[in-house]
Amino acid sequence: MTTTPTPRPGGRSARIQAAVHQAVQELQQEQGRAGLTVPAIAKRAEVTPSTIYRRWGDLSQLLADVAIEQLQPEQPPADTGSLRSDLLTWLVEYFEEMSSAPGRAMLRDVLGTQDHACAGKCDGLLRQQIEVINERALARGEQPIDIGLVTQIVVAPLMYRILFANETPTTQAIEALLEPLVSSADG
Amino acid sequence: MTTTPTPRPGGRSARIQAAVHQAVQELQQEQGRAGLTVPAIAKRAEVTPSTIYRRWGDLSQLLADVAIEQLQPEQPPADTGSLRSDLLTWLVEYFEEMSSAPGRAMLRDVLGTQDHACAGKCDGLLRQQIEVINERALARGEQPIDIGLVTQIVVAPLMYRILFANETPTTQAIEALLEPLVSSADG
DNA sequence: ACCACTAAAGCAAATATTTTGCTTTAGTGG
DNA sequence: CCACTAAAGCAAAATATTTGCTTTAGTGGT
Repeated sequence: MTTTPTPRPGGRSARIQAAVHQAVQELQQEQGRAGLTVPAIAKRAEVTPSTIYRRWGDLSQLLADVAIEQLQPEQPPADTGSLRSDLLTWLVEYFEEMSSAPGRAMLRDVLGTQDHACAGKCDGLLRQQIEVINERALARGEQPIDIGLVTQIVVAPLMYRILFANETPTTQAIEALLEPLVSSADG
Repeated sequence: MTTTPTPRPGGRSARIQAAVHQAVQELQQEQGRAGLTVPAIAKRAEVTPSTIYRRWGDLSQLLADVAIEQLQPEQPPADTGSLRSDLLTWLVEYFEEMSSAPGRAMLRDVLGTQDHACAGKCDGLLRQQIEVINERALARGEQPIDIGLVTQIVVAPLMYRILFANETPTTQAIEALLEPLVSSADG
């Protein structure tokens, strides 16, 4: 039998990671990007800077890591009675978050890092959430929606506007993109 | 009468900027992102590091600036006889560039920087190119295409795949997205 | 419960980078 | 040709990053 599936999942690593992540979030809130330096984060987390450098490589990778954690949904999408409105409600909230200043900072961190897998996780989380909405729809007897189609038709254009046109999508804009996809059931 | 529309457009600024930009491109090619530090760039450009820090602020803003310059098309889109094929040809080339390693690095630089206007320029350049294709179509008597629709239906989904799914769009994928938009004239 | 093992953290010295105050250079308008 | 000034150079100071070595604290075996 092989051992240690993850090298050392023990309590210390986790504790340090939590302390560092929390320090990043606190400093980010208190002083924005300006106060975010590795030494400052290390000090707040009561950790040595070299710990951060050795574990995360550099500031941008640490920030990307924290950003991904923050993207992790705290609650599953709200159940509003139908797939159509679940999806709309969730998308509106998602893009509100993404186009806010902190959301944009998170996107910058995630897209600006070398870490290849990072942006992929972002897409993965989105799909997971839509999956939950789909499962609920299925349980209601509704037809689930093609997740790839949602990202292609709704998510991608909105993300493009946020990233490249510096726009903030309105609820109406989201609705307009979503409508053609859900024009089967509901009202 | 007011004077000096731009503060000091004179030869020195331009010379220094050109030297620094060139130094970035050379080092990037020779050693990838690893060899790209402000001191290294300064040395190659025969310039003082403080010049770079004072003009560009930091490395990421300099890289974003260079990336935007590299995005500047060297030639207008090829004239292939019809709007449909002009557009397809150009888009295939554009996304080939964007999904290559250097293209992805450029996107990271552009999207990862604080400089707000930077990603906007990227969108602006794209629109300009499609505009040229449109004008040529118009001259041929063809119906021009809605640029906003092209970015929404074709560009945004492809960009999303590059950025968030780490995919490399195939010609077929591009064609499939473009087809519904140009299904009026041509063949 | 103890012990040997080792991944990961701490520490501190060595490097590298960024910032800053002041000086010098070189376009610009008169 | 001269006075003016934006921008570059220089060098010292402040910060941040890397690195070799030491210490700490989970892990598995007994």
